[in-house]
Amino acid sequence: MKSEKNLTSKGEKRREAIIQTALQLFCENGYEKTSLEMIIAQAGGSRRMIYSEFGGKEGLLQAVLADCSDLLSKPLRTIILADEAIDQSLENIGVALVTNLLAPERVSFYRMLIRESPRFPEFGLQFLKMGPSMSYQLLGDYFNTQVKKGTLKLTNTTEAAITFIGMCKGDLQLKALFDPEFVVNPVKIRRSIKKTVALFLDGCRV
Amino acid sequence: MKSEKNLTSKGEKRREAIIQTALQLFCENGYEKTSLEMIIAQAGGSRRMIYSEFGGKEGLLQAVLADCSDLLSKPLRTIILADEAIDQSLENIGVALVTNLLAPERVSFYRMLIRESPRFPEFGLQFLKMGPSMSYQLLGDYFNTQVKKGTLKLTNTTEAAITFIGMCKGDLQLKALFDPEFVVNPVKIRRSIKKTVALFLDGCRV
DNA sequence: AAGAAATGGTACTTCTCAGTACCATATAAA
DNA sequence: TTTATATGGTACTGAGAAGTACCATTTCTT
Repeated sequence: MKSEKNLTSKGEKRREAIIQTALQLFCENGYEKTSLEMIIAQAGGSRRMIYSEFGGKEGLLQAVLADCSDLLSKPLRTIILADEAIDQSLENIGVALVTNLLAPERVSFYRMLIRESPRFPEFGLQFLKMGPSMSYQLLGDYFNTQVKKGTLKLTNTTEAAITFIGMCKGDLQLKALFDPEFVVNPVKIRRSIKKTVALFLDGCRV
Repeated sequence: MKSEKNLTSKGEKRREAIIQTALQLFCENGYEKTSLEMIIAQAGGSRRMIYSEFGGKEGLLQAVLADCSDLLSKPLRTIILADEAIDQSLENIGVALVTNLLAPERVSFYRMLIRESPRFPEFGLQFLKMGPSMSYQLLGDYFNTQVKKGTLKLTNTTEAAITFIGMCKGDLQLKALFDPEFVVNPVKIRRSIKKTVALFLDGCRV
């Protein structure tokens, strides 16, 4: 009854603390270079607890990745497809997507996922499904309504969504991954997305 | 004289063998998970040799990365910007770029670079410069000539090159990284690039 | 409040692997 | 051919960290 509730709540809290700390340290140092000691030192708890709760370091990583998959789809859903002019809508979508993409914690999570995905392919796939595919879906749906409204001409809206997002990304993700001095500049991003939207809508053929 | 020549040639051969094997194993298993034993077992030589030649495991990694940087720019230069119709040229460029990008050895090198770039930022930057930036440069130059010829209207050709390459990539790199079952399908790629080129040139506004 | 269960912390074991030392051998120079 | 140098291979050392065992302590149950 109450006891069970408390136990669960407390156990959940500890579990959450471990997972969050592990996520942070795994992202910062990588899975291999993060020892259980480091996690305990920061989050509290004990080795014993990690083993009884997660079954070991690998189980902890799985718990971390599973936990993150939920978070991935969250920011995407917040992209509101308001009923504005299409240029403005696309600009907002692009800015939101890219900003989300370049958030430092997102970049380091992406890096960790790349590091560990050969060992845990299922999480790579889950990421694809919960993350990128979700945006393609959402944006594709938007394109669909625009096509029906007669404002856009597209043969495959999902494909177009993938292309548009690729345009928006440009080389930013690459820079975020490889240039330690790279800093996000919201003004530049918006300016760049503006051009991208124009190109997407009107092309560049004379 | 002859002795020196032979020595060099022999030493160079051994050095090359070590570097190539190390590259392969680092890409397959990651740097951490590749022991010197594994490298020696496959390439011959000895621990002693690695230490005298490279100064240690980390030195070997640096040698490997330095060696690869040369290779990166090679395939890019082979993209011939023939004097065809612009649609055709862009299609060929896109296909060449994407095909190069998705080659398995390229993907695993990319993965390794992401893994190790926090530790060796200079190699990440070198990769950016020798790899992607080179393509942007080449394609940007091509766009420039087209703008001057009056076939394209673009305000910033380098930016447009980045955008175009982003369009071509779409979600393919993502899939290559996270979907173990992903296989390159040249026919599909060309079909997709065709559409991309059309969109790039003419947009999708009604 | 007393007993039971879960938890924290410490110490120990085991394993992997980089780095080093050393010896034997192959190769080059005289 | 003899001497010197470089190389291959083996064995050792030490560090780091995962996993386990155990005891003390806190927390929950009754």
